[in-house]
Amino acid sequence: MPGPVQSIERAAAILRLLARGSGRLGVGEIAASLELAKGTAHGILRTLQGVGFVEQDRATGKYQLGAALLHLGSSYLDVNELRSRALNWADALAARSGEAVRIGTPLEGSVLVVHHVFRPDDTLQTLEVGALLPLHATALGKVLLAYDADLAARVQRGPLESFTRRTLVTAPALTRALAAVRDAGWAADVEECVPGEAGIAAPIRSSGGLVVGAIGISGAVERLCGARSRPDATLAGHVRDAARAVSRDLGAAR
Amino acid sequence: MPGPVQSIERAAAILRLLARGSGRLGVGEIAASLELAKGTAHGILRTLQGVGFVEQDRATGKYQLGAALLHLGSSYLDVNELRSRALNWADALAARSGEAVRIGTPLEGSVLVVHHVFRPDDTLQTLEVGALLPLHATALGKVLLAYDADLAARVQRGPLESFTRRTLVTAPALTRALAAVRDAGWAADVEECVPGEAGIAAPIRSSGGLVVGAIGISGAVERLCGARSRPDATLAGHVRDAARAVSRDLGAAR
DNA sequence: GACTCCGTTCGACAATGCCGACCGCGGCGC
DNA sequence: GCGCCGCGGTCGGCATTGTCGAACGGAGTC
Repeated sequence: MPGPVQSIERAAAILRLLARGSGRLGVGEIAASLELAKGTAHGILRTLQGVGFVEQDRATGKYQLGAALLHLGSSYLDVNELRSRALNWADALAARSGEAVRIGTPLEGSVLVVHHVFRPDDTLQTLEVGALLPLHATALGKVLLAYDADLAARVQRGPLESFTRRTLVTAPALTRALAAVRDAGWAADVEECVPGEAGIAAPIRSSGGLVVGAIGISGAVERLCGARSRPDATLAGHVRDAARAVSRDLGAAR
Repeated sequence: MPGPVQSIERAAAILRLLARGSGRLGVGEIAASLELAKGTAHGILRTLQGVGFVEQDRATGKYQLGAALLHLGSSYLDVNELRSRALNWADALAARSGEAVRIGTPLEGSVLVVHHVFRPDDTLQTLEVGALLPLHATALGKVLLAYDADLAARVQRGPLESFTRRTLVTAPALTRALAAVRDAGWAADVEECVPGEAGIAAPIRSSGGLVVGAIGISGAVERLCGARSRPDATLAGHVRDAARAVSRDLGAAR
């Protein structure tokens, strides 16, 4: 692997830092976080500012992410094959299930939401496209983990963050859950990420059979689950059908 | 201005190239477009791939934008003050006018859509957040041009692309239109960008009085315009009210 | 089967970006 | 009001770093 360009890696690190750290950061803070000389960080920031990837608050001198990134992000959506193939099926699934639909793909130890259909006939909901969800505490994430041993191993090495009292926080519990997912062909989470919310998801496979994403529904526990908090089998069937349809589309394209 | 880091500028150029050129590009094409050595382009691409900003199609070897950009883009939305202040007012405007609402800010000779509220109670619409619109052919863009002489001069130097037969394509026509916008305090476009579609927009000002964005509605000509294709005055009033409310919010925050 | 095209590798050169110390300024506290 | 401190920004020297161009290998094609 010849020459990973370090200035670009550093620039990317700065962008990620700005994305994580909610809000504006100063040159000093950035330099300290990344263990760079202040001057170095400044030079990179100026360049990023020049290309529109970061903006500077004239008043405070602090930096934040720039508008050009928004356009690049949305351009990614245009190109993303998983998303474009899944668009129609996601709408259909939302209509049939009456719940919000999300499509996720793995990104750096998280689930990246690449598509989101609001729950039909309902109130204000915030768009989650571009958001990162935890792998071990969502139905989407568990699907991705179940079919990617490598990813699963990496996640289990680190600590499993707890979001509610039902989050799976031990490696053995997660391993068992993933085995169950492989067995059933779909995954569920019941209040493991957000109290009162549940999700059901199934894998999307590309032509080679490789799992490249997941599609699932999420909503209130009462609607998604029957007695004893068991996910509704009919809904799970709809999710699986949608996932199969998308997979077929993806495979057929090649 | 010391040291604009060239490798980062080149990386940004590659990303923009991938965003423009719809679809996947090969190393050779990229290197040729940017007049770089193939090896150099390859090194940068490898680095961008490492940080998740580009992805490589295993089958063809070609490159496309990566998923990490989507997350950065959505993180930008979280930070963007213009958008967060405008969220509620945009919803209110959509409800009152019954039309789709968009909020735009200037970006590199275009209008970047930073927020989009669908037309209430309606069919499938595609989210346009992150999209770039022409400055001279949309109501949003004309507002931005009217209050930014610098930007207007730059746009008028270049050729004005024609989208419909009603697009303003000559500099004098545009200049007159912008004067009218300043006079009225709001702008409109009637089938200048998309046949059958019209738009009405008004400026959003920050604390200093500087125009930092625009908010507007868009929809079918029949609904937005009255007799003789003149924009409806009541709707224009709603748009202006919303713009003033957002401006007040922005100013008050400082 | 040979040709061509394309992504990838490699090594040498020097241009490049990095570093650390130095300015100017604004805010705070003494 | 004056001095101090912390901040973002600047500058120049050094060597690390990225760049270049040519050569490799595999896939698809005629």
